[in-house]
Amino acid sequence: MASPMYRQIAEDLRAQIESKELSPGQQLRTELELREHYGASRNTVRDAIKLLTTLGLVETKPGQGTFVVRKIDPHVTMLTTDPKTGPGGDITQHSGVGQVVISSDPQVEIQKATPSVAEALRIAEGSQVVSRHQKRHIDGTPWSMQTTFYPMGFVLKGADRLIQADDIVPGTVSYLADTLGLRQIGYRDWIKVRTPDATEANFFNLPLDGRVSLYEIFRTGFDQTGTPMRLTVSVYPTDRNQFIVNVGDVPNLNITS
Amino acid sequence: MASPMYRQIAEDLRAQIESKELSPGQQLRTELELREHYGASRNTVRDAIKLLTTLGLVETKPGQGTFVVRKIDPHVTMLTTDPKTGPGGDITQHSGVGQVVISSDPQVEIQKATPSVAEALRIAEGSQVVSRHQKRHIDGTPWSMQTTFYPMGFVLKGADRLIQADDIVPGTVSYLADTLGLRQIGYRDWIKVRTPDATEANFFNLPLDGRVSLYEIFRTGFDQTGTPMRLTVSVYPTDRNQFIVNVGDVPNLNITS
DNA sequence: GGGTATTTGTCCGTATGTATT
DNA sequence: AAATACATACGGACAAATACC
Repeated sequence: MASPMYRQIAEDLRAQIESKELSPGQQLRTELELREHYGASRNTVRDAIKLLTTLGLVETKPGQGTFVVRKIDPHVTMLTTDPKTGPGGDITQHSGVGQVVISSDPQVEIQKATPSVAEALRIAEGSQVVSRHQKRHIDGTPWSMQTTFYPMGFVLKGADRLIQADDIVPGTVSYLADTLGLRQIGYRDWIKVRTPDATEANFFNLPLDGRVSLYEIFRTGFDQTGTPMRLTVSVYPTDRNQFIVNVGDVPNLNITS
Repeated sequence: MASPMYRQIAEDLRAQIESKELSPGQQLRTELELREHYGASRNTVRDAIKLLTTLGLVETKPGQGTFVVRKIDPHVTMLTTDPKTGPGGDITQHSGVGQVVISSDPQVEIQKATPSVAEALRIAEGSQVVSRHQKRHIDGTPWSMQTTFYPMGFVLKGADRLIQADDIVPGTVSYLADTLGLRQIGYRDWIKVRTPDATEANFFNLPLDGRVSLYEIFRTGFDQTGTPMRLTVSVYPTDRNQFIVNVGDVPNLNITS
């Protein structure tokens, strides 16, 4: 009837954390101390801590101890912008007060379209695409990775800056409009959540057991004929990112919390 | 140098799963068999399986065995609709082919505004609000929970159907327009991801160790004066839900995958 | 830099409980 | 009722990471 001991221990510690009896950043008692305190074996105490770890309440540091996690101040990204003038293609992060956003130079590759890229751009699977990949940091913390795919035909028709490893200012949307007459009149964002792979866990400094997941947002941009002209795939760790969607008339937001 | 044994075992099994050598739904060898196969102790094999479990690749069933998880066919919800005519207030699920959506009768309560509700509705903390709560199933599977908050003043001014535990057809948006002259001209969705609490894990049949997280979407609706008129908080398990945001002109979507 | 104490990580063996078939 | 398979719990040993002197 009674729940297992490791759960009871975890519940007891959880209550202490929720009630701020143990404050964020504070160190818990060591496994040996908890073992004596609860009259359990060290492995049972470790099971309790393991549970709290996957719940995202504590984190363990070898050689140091177990600590209550400090919640990361989340970064909020607006998904709805004017598709014709605003960023609208790549998803840009909007920095809050005193936040410093740093984007890496794009890493440009010519690739064959994977099935999902081909479907989004409505081109043949295996045909060539330009891939532009960027990483973004905020205040020194890795925040997002994004890759934008363009049909290779754009380059052949004259948009050769797409294959240069530099930022395109004032933006690829207006560059493609100027060069090829392609106007982006809208985009669709498809939002999913999944566990990170090893590369992503490494870049974002996430635990490799997948307990912190990622938003994966597929943004397909459409030109004036309704044809897909670009696909941007962005990933953001869910522990430090939130999103806003505005529909219709919405008053300005003053972020207080 | 070498990674720990339980990781190597997990990696070996993971590779078999990714390569479809072990297909979704298929049973893995038992812990005892794996123990002999890898020449490790049962506890070490269990550590490997535990890792795969938090990665969401396998699930264990006492008395039966360990199985490769079957990926759930995700349900896609459109977040951008016409705020004046469409649902726009409550978030409605759009059913795919042959999917049966069932919404429970709303559970109506009068509550005091929590700080976050008060802030969203721009009313005083602790003032009274009407809370309408609904649960939704698709094809018999629990899919989402949502609670909408209205200022209690709406009821006093005549919108007394808000406190009846029935569906308001054709929708609360048009009901409030007819009754109080409040027209919703826009809304803002704020999208977060967090771990479920015990109640939510129970309703959605999620493991209580928090490895499946929830979208939590705060939708604030605004009337013609730019004043918040409603707050809808919805939660959706991330393992079975995705979202779409359309901006500008976007061609119709035919869902193929 | 080295050495030592502390703390968590890995791995083992064993016993017993619980859920399912 | 019996067999099977995972879940819980204990105790012990050594490794690895970190901090401190």
